[in-house]
This record gives sequence, structure tokens and C-alpha cells, in this order.
Amino acid sequence: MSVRDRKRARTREALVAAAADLFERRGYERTTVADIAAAADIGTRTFFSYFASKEELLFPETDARLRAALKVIDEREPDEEPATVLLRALRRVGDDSDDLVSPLAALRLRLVLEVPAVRGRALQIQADAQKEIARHLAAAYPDRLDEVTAAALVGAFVGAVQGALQALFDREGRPEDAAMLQDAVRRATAVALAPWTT
Amino acid sequence: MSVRDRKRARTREALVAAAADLFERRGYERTTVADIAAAADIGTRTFFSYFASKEELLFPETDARLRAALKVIDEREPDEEPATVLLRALRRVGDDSDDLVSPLAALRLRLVLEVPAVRGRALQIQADAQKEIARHLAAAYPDRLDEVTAAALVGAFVGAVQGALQALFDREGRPEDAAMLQDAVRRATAVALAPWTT
DNA sequence: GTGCAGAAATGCAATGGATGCAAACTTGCA
DNA sequence: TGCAAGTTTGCATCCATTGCATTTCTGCAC
Repeated sequence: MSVRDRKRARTREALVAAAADLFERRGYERTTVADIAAAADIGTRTFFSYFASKEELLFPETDARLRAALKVIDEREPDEEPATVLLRALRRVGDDSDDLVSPLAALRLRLVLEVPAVRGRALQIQADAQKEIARHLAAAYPDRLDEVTAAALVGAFVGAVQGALQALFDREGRPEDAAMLQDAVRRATAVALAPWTT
Repeated sequence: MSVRDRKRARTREALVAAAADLFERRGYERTTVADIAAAADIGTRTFFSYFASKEELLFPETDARLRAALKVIDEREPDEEPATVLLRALRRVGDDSDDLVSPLAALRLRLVLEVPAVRGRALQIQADAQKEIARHLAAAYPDRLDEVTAAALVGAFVGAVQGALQALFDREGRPEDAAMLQDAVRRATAVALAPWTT
């Protein structure tokens, strides 16, 4: 990795860190892109060569989670059911991603629930990921699943988990700590996916 | 309904019509709110007392569809399964809504697929509707469904349908024929939701 | 018919995200 | 050392959105 690339990566991280700090302290809406850029010592214009929009800042590593899910599918046992593999893939994404610990993750969760623009972006990212997973799954089971059925299956699983999670948050408020959150995710998936697992 | 209200409703429709026309001809991005307001003979500022944002213009009757779904739940037979009722509610929304015929609906579908901002808004509206439906369903079956399970159920159903639809569009482009489309969705969701419906 | 209170429309100014453009820099490599 | 490619930046501009103050209705009371 060249000096150039490393510097760029460092600046990128600085931007995320600065933004997280500012969002935390002043709130999302009352932090301007100019503020963030200044805090990371770059020009306002330059910000947009790192992130396409203000929201994007909150989802810096979407690809990683998606790749993890695809990997689970690729490494399936020869005779596993599609639903079983998919189930494992979703559990993996929910569990091991650093997503529940990193300071950014907690902030992101809060903002997804509070700020419409952020929620909209999150839903879009999720929809795109679903599409990708469905494609992979269909390719993995060419004679059992066509693209449409695979998409329906993935949509059902993800939709169930997301619905359950949302309901949990509505009922219990935002989780205080990562452990509670993880527990909530587990309970939600257990409930949501029970019909497929029994 | 007073004169005032009727005039307001007429202006509102004029805005939607004007916007549909402009979006159709010039595209969404290259139509400004000022253009739309001018075409409907109102001041730019006034636009925002009718619609909270430019996107909102494309979803003028969300409530109606939601209410239709809730109505199906309210009018269920005494001993129907939750999944059965829910399935019927979704079919109702997909079927009888003018959604595949009205000129606005076709435009909306295209823009949802093409314009990120519009897609984001559509996903948010859907998520909100899901939440509402889940609440209703849980209330309708107090001893069979808690809020979280109901939300998971609704999420699974809606997710399956949406996933299937998305895949169909990706594969075949925009649908020529509503009947074929509906059939494909039914088959796909049947597979995805088999665990719930049996 | 006149006048008033509340609702609606409007103009104006300002904020803030986003983009195009061209000039000033840096870095990697020949 | 010096050029080509990749970066950074300032500047101007567009546009959605909002706050504020003003003006224009509309419904109703008298």
C-alpha cells in the first residue's frame, strides 16, 4: 500500500472519528459537513471526495458485513438446506461483527432510529445487501432456487429479524450496553426465525 | 367540507398532477420544486405547506393503503390464523389498489427504482406501515402474538413479497402485464412463507 | 353588509448539502 | 530532476428547506 493510499486511509478515519465526536456532542443535524471537514483538517470541498454524502459517513464498512454473509454461503456443507445456511449467515452478521461494540456503531444505531435521512440510507443499504445475498444464494443452489424465490426467502428472513428488532427497540427503548443489544438481537432472531428452524 | 378545504384539496391534486407531468417529461432530478409550484400556480414557499418534501409528492395516499390493510385485519373471521389474515391483507393492498394502473403509480414505480432519494423514502414509508400493521395484528390476537412476534411475522411477509418483486424487476425489467407479475409474486412468496402458512 | 379572528399564501433571506470547474499541489516513477 | 497522474482546495452555483414577517383570504358573528 503506497504512502498515498495510507494517507488517504488515515484521513478517512480521521473524518469518521471527527464526525462521530461532533454528532455525539452537538447532534447530527446541527453538525455541518464544513464542521466535520474542519475538524479533520481538510477543505470542505474535499470531504466529498471521501464520502458521497453526510450520511455515508455513518456506514464506512458496509462491505465487510456483506462479505461475511456471502462467505458463510460459500462455505456451506454439501447437503445443507438453503434456509439453514441463510440462517447461519444472518446469525454471523448479527453476532460477530464488531458492530455492537464500536463507538461508531452505537451512535449509528441511535441516529438510524432518530434521523429520517439516516434511516432512509440504512434501509437502502440493507436492501442492496439483501439483493446481493439472494443472488449468491440462488447461484449456490441452482437447481433448488430460482432468483425470485431466493430473493423472497432472503427478504423473509431479513424482514423478520428487522421487524422483531424494531419492535424490541420500541418496547424497551434503546439498549444501554452492547450486551443487552446483542441479547435483544438474539431474542429477536430466535422469535423471528423460529418457524424455519423447527 | 368547506370551500376552504375543497380548494385546498384541488390545489393539492394540481400539484401532484403538475409534478407527475414534469417528472415524466424532464426527469425527477431536473425538475425543481419551484417549477412544480409555478406549474400549479402557487408560490414556491407555499409548496411546503402542502408537502413536507419533494419526495412526498409521489406518495400522496399512503394512508389509504395502510387503512385497507388494517381493515382486513379488523374484519377477520373469528377463527382464522394470523398468517392467513395477514396474507389476505397484503394481497388486498397489492391487488385492488390502483397501484399498477394509475399513471402516478407507474411513474412512482420507475422513480423508486431509479432515484435513491425516492427509494429511501419508499422504504421508510413501508417500514412505518409494517410497524403499524404489526401493532394491529398483535392487538387482534392478544393471546397468540406478542408485539415482537407479530412484528417478525409482518416483517417476514412484507420482506418476502418485496424481495420477490425486486428480483422480478431486476430480471425482467418493468412488468408489461400485471397478471404475470402477480402470479410470479404468489409463487415466490408461497415458497418463502411456506413455514408460516402450513 | 361590515368587521374580525384564524387560516393560508407569499416574499424574502438565510442555511446547508452537493456539484462543476479550474488552479495549485503532491507523489510515484522514469 | 521532471513529468504524468492523482489530490486538494477555493469559488461559484444550484437547489431543497426553513424561519419570519406581511398580506390576503374565508367563515362567522353582529
